[in-house]
Amino acid sequence: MSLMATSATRSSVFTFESTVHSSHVLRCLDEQRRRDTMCDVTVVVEGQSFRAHRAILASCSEYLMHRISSFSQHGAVVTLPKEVTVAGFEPLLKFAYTSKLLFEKHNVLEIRNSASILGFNDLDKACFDFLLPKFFSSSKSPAPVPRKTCCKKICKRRLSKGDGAIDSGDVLLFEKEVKPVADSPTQQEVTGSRVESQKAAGALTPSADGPNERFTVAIQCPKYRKFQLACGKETCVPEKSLNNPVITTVIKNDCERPANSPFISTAQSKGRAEEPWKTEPHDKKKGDGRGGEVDPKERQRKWNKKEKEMETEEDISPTDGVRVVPSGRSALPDDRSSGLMLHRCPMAEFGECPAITRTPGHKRPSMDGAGGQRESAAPASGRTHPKAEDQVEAEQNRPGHEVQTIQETGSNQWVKNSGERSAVEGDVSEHLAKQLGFSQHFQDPEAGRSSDGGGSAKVQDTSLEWLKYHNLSSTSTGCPFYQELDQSKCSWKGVEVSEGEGADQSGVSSPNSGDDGDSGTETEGDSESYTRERARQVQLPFSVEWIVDLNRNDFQQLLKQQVFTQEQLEFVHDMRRRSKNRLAAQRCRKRKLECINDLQCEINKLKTEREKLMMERSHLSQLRMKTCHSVSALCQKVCNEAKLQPDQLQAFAQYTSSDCPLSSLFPHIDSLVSQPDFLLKPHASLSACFGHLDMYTASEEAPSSSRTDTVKGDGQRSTLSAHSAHVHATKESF
DNA sequence: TGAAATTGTCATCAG
DNA sequence: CTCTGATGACAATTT
Repeated sequence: MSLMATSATRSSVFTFESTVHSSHVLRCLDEQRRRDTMCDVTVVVEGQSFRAHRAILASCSEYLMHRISSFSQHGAVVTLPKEVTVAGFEPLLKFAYTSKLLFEKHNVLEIRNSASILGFNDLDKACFDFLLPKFFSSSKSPAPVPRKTCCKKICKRRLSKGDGAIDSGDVLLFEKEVKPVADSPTQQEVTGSRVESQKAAGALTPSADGPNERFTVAIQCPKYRKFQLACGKETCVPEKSLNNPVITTVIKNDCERPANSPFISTAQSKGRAEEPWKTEPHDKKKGDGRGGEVDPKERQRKWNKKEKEMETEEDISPTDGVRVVPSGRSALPDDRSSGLMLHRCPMAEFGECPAITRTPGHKRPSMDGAGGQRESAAPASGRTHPKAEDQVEAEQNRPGHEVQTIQETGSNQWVKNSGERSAVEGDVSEHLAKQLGFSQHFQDPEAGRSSDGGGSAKVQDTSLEWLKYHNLSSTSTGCPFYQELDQSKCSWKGVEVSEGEGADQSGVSSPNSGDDGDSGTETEGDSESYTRERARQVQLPFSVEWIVDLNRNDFQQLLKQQVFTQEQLEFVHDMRRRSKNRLAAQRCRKRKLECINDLQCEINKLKTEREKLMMERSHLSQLRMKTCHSVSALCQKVCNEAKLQPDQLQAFAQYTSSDCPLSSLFPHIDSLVSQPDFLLKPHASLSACFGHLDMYTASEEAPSSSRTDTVKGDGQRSTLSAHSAHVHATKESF
């Protein structure tokens, strides 16, 4: 559950979102269906009746929605076409009420066919496009499934064209976006695709989705794109949400991975594939001590080769960034089922979805290899998903069936349902293992794929040990994904370097490592590099990213508890130092840019204020001049026509408003006040100016010079004096 | 092809 | 003393 402040409004409006509500409702509905309560529709398939709720069916099946919508009364009966079989429909019905699809090889085609007819789009592409080729890849597939277009080519084209807008997350999302098949994406996918498409168009518009408002960043300048995105250009966003939209999206896709999981994140690895060749290990010491001795084109060529080789594997993924789950080795040699169950995990429950969980009450694998490791990994990621437990337990708690719920990136959960590992499972396991960076540990020695035997076991043991260690000492927050968000403010290219190095050296396959064929070329090209040579000697049982993520205490404990070789120590320290420094540099640059932006905003603000004041002054000046002209004309008229006496003139001057300076009444005063000696001898100047007045006053009163400086009893200067000062001040101010 | 921008890394300092 | 973060500087790389 989460509390989200709807930032659209200034007032503190919060939204309470329960992550268990939807599953609870679904479970209750399933219970009602089982008890045939409140069911309002009967579906007839091959003469067999299934009771259900119209709303549920209509929401899951386009076909049924159209059929059912015509009924208005309870007790409606829908007879499905004969192409839909019971074997195909029943799992779909359960899926509608449980989000989980249980199928086996013998009925997967029927299910798929029924799903296709009934319009179970959630399943169609996400599940069958992935599974069917695996099921029937060895033989000629009776139902060839169109493989999705590999959009990586498109992405690569975009990359090669220098479209920097595509980076890590873009690849993933763009692949979704350009899927030729009409997928039924999850909300997450929809959001990502929309964002990416908008982003590709050059600007992101505010979405009404609230939480997605972080994507409302208008990309204005292709340069500094990352920093613009990070800083929100002119509208800086809070620190915690400074991720650029791409990264954010990737995190959303990858947020299921526990923050502290030492497994190499496929999504992240793929996400960092914008210039993967760049991540090839550098020569640490090359004269000036900087890396980059490898020809970049050569790197790119190598990477393209790797990527091409990886495409086959990646094509089978139903969702990008999918993590295929190793089924592990079963203690049941005669289990033939090799059943798989697709479990759709609500996005809202990511925070509680463990990366790998074992359903309680189920048999533990006899072998301690992969099984033990996975078991140890479970607590590292947090709590076990209650819903998955309940439902799996309720439906799959059959003797001899071992159920493992393993989280998949694409918001699905693959629940392996027991059994000896079949070829499909093997593929799935291998795929997942590669995704996780632990392929070595899941390789089936019986298949002759295990290469180093004891070395692998050692690596595995260390991984287990460290996983246990980290489970116990982890200081991570309750929701590891939030931590992931925090720590993912910056990209992990450098980590990828280390990952690639570590993975390559340790024999652990990572999606980018290209551990076959290409390694020879890499060895030849980079064998002279001290760092690379050292890295080749390092065998790390976990990703460097995970090491970097550790806090100081955890890292110290890691060093104490784990026996590292000198090379490993150097490598770990070096990578940790460089990774942290890289992040620090990124933070530093981001702060710089923020500072520059702030200063620019301040400058703009001051400029605007100055313009405003200037206009106001100009306007007031015009008003003043206009008024003064009017007053001047009026006064002159009065003076000329009334023939005032000197004392009357003085009295008149006293009533002259300060709004109308003397310059208006007596134009000559401007020339007077501009004289150099005006400040020194204002009396004389004013006397000259007011000579015609003095003519009236000289006979009866003191000279005007004395009058101008006369201070009245109350301390106020005379009006004339004030006026002259005002004029002077005005002239100076202008 | 050159300039500008970006990014990783190192050295150094301060806490 | 060690570790970590910040930051200037440099170089490689990308745009």
